[in-house]
Amino acid sequence: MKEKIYVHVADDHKILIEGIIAVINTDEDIETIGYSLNGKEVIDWVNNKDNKADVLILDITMPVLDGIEVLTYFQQRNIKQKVIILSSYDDVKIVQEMLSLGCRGYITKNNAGEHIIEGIKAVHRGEQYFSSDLHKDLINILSGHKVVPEGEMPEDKLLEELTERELKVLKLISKEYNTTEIANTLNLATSTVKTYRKSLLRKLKVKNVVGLVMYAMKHKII
Amino acid sequence: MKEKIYVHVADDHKILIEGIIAVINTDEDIETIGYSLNGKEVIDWVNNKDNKADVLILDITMPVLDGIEVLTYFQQRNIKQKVIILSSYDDVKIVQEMLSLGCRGYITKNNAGEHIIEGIKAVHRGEQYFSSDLHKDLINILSGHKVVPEGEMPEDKLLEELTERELKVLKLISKEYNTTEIANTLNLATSTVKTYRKSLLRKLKVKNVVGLVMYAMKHKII
DNA sequence: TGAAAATACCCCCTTTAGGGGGATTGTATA
DNA sequence: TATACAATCCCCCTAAAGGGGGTATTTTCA
Repeated sequence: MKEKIYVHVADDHKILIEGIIAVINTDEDIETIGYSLNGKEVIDWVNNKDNKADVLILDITMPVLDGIEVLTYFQQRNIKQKVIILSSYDDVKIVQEMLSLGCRGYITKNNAGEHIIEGIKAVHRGEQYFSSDLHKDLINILSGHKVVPEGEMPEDKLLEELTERELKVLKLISKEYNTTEIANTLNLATSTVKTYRKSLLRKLKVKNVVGLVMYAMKHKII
Repeated sequence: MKEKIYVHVADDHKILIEGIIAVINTDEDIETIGYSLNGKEVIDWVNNKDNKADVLILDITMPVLDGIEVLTYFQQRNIKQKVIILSSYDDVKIVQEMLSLGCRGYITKNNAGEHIIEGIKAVHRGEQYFSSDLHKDLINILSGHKVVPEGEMPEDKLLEELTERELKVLKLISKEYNTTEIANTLNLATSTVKTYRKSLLRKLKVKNVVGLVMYAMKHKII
């Protein structure tokens, strides 16, 4: 018995979600598992311990938090779920931006009906998937561009999520601040900053500050 | 009286160099200043103190050291001269690679006659310049991609060149090696490695190892 | 041939980073 | 209500980084 692919859908138009779910459920390998009406809900969803979605279908334009902000959050926190952007725009600039933010697929709403199932299966296999009316060469070059850090390593080591404070400290470390300077900037005791440094090293599984900076750059935290 | 633009040409076919020089010299704002027949000569040329070239016309396929290796060398050493690639290939993958290696222009040999003067002036002004028969959108996206680190900051601070040893140490630092590990790897005394670390900090004008790693990543040394 | 630069090593010293604990709040949430 | 976890702080200690000098040899190149 084959493992099902669990999919979560996020769009601010409920009718579109219903349509997507209807299409997805025609395939026996895929099962929808909840939906979100804005970016905030998506983030709450991924932070939910019982969340077992493999793939997220994400609209770009959503209230509260939009798709871009959600992708940024995912990237900074090293969220494992694969994201397919479902967009009304068929514009290279946008595809490019989404890719640089780490999405695995991009499907225009025009093409969603025919291609969404194919897309879900592809990204779940670890591939990238694109469906748009854009020039084929363009898509090839964009998708081959590997701006996505995970794209290079098939099995990225699973890292613990960073807290807000840890992220702030990491950002300041990347600005060549030392512990004392970080403490002054954040109005904390140096001992506190040292604690965060230690938990960063532990969570990101790196040896020293060099590994921290490389993580920060790869994940575009800086 | 306007400052002339000094141009150095590198190609393994002398006849092509002569052709280029003939074309360039028809323009009174541009003056050719020497030529090279392979990549090694180009590197010797840029390391020459009397070298006052502003722009380098560089062929991709050359003996001894090819254009890719020259660009890599330039990038690692933070060489200030702007490079225009003169290529027989009209292939997106190649344009892409050259761009990521920091070239400012790409002109195919087919188009050289009509566009080389325009191209030289453009890159000298700090712009990017492309002339190829490739799809226009493709070129736009590639040129707008800003893989070139210098592209972002108009006036990149001039840094001293790194020596071979310093580069090796920097690469190992970026692999999270500490001084002792680097010393063992390179069969050096730890005191020697410490000396290189200090000169790296001084030459790259950074505060600590974080700045070193960021430099290394931006310049694709790692 | 002679100066400059690269390579390799040394000293002393202070600051910073990191390893390994522990403790206290407050706030979710199961 | 008990548990978990984020956020804040503390201790002790060692290892590593960095700042400031210095010297000797070799290589490069004008």
